[in-house]
Formats: sequence, structure tokens, C-alpha cells
Amino acid sequence: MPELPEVETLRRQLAPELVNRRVLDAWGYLPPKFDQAPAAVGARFGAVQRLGKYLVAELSGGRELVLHLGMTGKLSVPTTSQWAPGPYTRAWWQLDDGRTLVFDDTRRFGRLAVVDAGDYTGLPTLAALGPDPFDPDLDGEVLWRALRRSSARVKTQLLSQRPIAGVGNIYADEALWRCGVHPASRSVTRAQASALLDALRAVLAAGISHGGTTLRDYRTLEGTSGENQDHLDCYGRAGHACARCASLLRSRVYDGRTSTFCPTCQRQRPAR
DNA sequence: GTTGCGTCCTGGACGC
DNA sequence: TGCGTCCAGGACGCAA
Repeated sequence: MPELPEVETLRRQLAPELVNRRVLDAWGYLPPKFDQAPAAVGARFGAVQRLGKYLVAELSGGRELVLHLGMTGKLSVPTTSQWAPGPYTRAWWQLDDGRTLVFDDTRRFGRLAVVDAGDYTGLPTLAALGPDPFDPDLDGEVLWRALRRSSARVKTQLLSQRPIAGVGNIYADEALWRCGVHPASRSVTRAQASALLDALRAVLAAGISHGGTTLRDYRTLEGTSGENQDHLDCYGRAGHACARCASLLRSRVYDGRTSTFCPTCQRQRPAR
């Protein structure tokens, strides 16, 4: 399940492979999620950016190729002559250097779009995306104000991508555990918001430095696994001892998403 | 406008 | 061994 660290790892590997390459041909799976791939034919790739969990590749002509990997999306750039589409290939772009950018996605939760640069009206989550966690203008006060606008559970807000971009279930659980905030809390103090931001930055930076978290599907551009799964303190560890207080971590579903937390370290704050 | 639930989708785990 | 059921979760649509 690619989150910010996994997408950033891919972006760093993908950017030098794509910049200045022209798209000779392309194919996309059935509509509506993948069929815009051929709209990039004839364009030349520019810079590759990351917006939250989205990869945004500049295209000549003032357009962009937007990719979201969903849960099981994978990118690779094999040599065209040595590659053939697999059963889960959802899109490909043949490049002018004899290679092909390939988007495989088993569960089809990913998506792609070719849009006018900056026009994300067809991608509502991207259009309403919050600030990047590493944005220097983002501080605890800004995050606190953003979280304060809603009475939804703090973890649900994080997953919505609106208060802050790029956080998914793994890093949300890790950060909330690290700063001692209960995932079902419907309000946080200024101090908690500040601690949450510090925790998010720490777990996301660790994720990037470990090449991402591979629980099952995620692979780097070269097909290798990340190593951050060996450094998780909370996510997926229900029934194990909390590394801080030795209480047993618990798992519970809030708003349809499984959360793992420590019932001792992460006390739920009453709704305001 | 906000909140929360259902849906999409398929491989893997698990129970019988 | 084989079958059926459940679970995982990001984005989005929709009802309340």
C-alpha cells in the first residue's frame, strides 16, 4: 500500500528515467481508471513530482500525467523488446529510448489521468490535498487549525489527505502511537498537534530512508522490497507488547479502517 | 457542508 | 486437497 515514503522512493528512481523521454505509443486498460494513458502519446516527459501519494509527471504541451498506485500498483521501466504485458498490466507507455514505462495493478485500486497542468478537478482528493508533511511553512499550529475544522476522528482526518498529504494507514498508526494520541480522538490540543506533526515527519522520514514499507505488494522501480516493515512499532502488531509500556497493543475498526494502538499510551480525549 | 458507510477489487489466510 | 468466507485498504459516491 504505497504511502508517501513508498511514492517518494519511486519518484526518486523514476525521475531520471523519464525526463526528456518522448512517448511513442501507449495503451490503457478499460475505462474509467486507466484509459487516458494514450493521451500522453507524442508528449515529452519533464520533471516528476510527488503530491501526497500521487506521482505527477510533466508533459510537453502544458499537460501532466497523474498516477496513483492505489494499494497494489507497481511501476517498472523494462526494455521494450524484452517485455510483454502481464495479466495485471493496466497501462504502458513506450519511450523513445527503447524502454517502456509499465503500470501493473492487481486490484485495480490505482488510477491515472492526463490533465492540463494543475487542473485536478477530476481527482477530488488531489484537488483538496493538504500541505506536504515536509513543507517548511507547515507547523503544529497550522495542523492544529486544520484538524480543528472537523469533528471527525483524528485518524480518519489524516487518511482523508485534507489536513496533511501522503499519510495512509501504516504511517498514521505509527505516528499516533509515537505521539500518544488515540486514533479515535475527535479533538487534539495544540501540543498534541505539534507532537503529531513531529511524529509524522519522523516516521515518514524513516520510511523514506528504509526504502518504503513492503508488507506484500510494494516494490521499488527495480522490483526490490523496502525495509521499513522491520522498523514498525505499532501497525499490524495487535496482541504484541507495546515497546514503550509493555501493554498489549489493540486493534479496532474505526470508520471502516483497522487501527492498531496502545490502550495505555494512547488515551482517548473527550470530544470537544 | 459534514459525516460515515458502502463499493470497488483480488490474493492470501483461515476454517471446515 | 478443495471449497467457501473473510480480510486488507485508498478513493470516491451517496445518503442522512
